[in-house]
Amino acid sequence: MFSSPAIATAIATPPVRAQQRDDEAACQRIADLLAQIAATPNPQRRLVRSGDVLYQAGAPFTHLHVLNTGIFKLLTRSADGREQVVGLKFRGDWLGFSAISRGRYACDAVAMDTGEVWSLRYDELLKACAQHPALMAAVHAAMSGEIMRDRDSLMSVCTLPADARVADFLRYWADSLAERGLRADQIRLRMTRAEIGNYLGMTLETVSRALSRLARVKLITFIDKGRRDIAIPDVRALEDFIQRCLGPTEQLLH
Amino acid sequence: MFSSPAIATAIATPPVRAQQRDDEAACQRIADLLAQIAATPNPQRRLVRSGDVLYQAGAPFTHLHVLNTGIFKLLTRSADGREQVVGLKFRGDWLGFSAISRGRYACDAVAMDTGEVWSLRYDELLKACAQHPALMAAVHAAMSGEIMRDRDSLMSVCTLPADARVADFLRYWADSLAERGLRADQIRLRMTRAEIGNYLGMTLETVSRALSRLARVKLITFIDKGRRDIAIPDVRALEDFIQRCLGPTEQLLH
DNA sequence: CGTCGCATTGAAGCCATTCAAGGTAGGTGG
DNA sequence: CCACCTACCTTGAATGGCTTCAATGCGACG
Repeated sequence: MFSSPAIATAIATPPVRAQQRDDEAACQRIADLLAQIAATPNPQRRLVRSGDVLYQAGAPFTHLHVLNTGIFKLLTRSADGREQVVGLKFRGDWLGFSAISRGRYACDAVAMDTGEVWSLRYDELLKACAQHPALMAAVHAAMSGEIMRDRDSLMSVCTLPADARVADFLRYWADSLAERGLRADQIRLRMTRAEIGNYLGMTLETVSRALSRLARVKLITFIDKGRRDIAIPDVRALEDFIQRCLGPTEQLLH
Repeated sequence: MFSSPAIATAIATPPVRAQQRDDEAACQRIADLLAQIAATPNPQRRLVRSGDVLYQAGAPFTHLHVLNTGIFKLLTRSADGREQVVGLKFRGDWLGFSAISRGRYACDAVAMDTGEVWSLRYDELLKACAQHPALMAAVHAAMSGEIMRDRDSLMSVCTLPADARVADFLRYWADSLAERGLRADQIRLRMTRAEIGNYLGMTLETVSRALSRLARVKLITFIDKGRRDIAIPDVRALEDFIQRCLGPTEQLLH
């Protein structure tokens, strides 16, 4: 099956190149999506600044939103009062999908940065979708992608020890930037240690220690004095570290 | 705002009743959905038995599936070999959403019981949706609901100690049955302790101990000798237990 | 009857949390 | 400008919850 020389050559292509090509393709898809949205019936543009709340849990659902620039976090609160960061959103991501089924937003969407959001009335979007299958496909792909991403989060929390979880979080953030054509070797965390810990299911002290350890072995470097800006010299090395954390004693189901 | 006597009376209605009404409504929605699907262009019906694989991760995406009867589990495997149960599916649930964005299934769907699956070609479904907005709404609501459910899982894993997580898992399962009009006070777990533990991010021993503790305080009872069938005399009591696990020292963000 | 898979339970050890102390950056007002 | 405050981060030490390792029990099946 893999014996064809042509295929073997293709596989032998340096993975860095492949990664870069993937990122460029992803970046193009996001640009296409945004162009598509811009051509949609009156997208309502809105500038936001760090801390701005786009919508709150419980508010009636009217609009879906697409992030043109900036970064958002999603926060939920359970009936018994537990709070949880349940997602991060970057350029090209949609916000509000979780509101569709109940007609009310299911979480708070809070800006972590200055940015621009495009909001679309859901009913109008549906009409536009009926006429433009490509738009419909984009919406479905986005929802599908959100489901996949959520599962990745669950897997990370369920299977990785604390250090690897933090490393995986940084990798995810860097990947998200790379896919959007931004430099990924240098990231500005816009969350406190407490928020990161909440997102990853650990305490702020554990996050702090994990970051210190990663810095000690040079997998990351702190750029600023406040230790919020982090350089990742080699993402591949981070990924290797995550795998090493699993240990040789990998237990599988079945 | 809540001073109206009429509203006060409504609120004073026993919560059990309200819960029951919710369940009935949910049950009706599911019945409607299935009727809607049945009216759709050639839904392909298929009987499955425990262990049958509906689709595998990596296989080309062609169909979405709706579960008419039975229970499924979803399994993913990360690039570095970690395995994870990422979801459970009951009557009326859709399978395959996560495949849309990449054109390939992102996980394995494995039957845990005999049941019947209705499969729909995605391209045909889209055409049908364009003509029947209600069908489109149902699809979107289902995807939205899956996103919400995934976040609940994440919250459970991130914020609850082991015992409460197992209790929450049982509560979720019972709720899922109740919403479908099935008796919820008695559930047959179709997963091994290892699978439950994997889904909840803990070891099989911890699951076993948690169940033993829950049984010791009479929150659950084992029905069969194999300890796979579990009775839940009072779901409310389970919920109270989960809250008590949080302890009075609740820490919030901000 | 023996084996295999799954579940339970105990004991020891470890990783993450908890508790506590101290440090740094940034903002405010004197 | 400095003192002060607040919010955040870091680090150490002790505790505890979960995991790991190991032994045993139980039921199904050939």
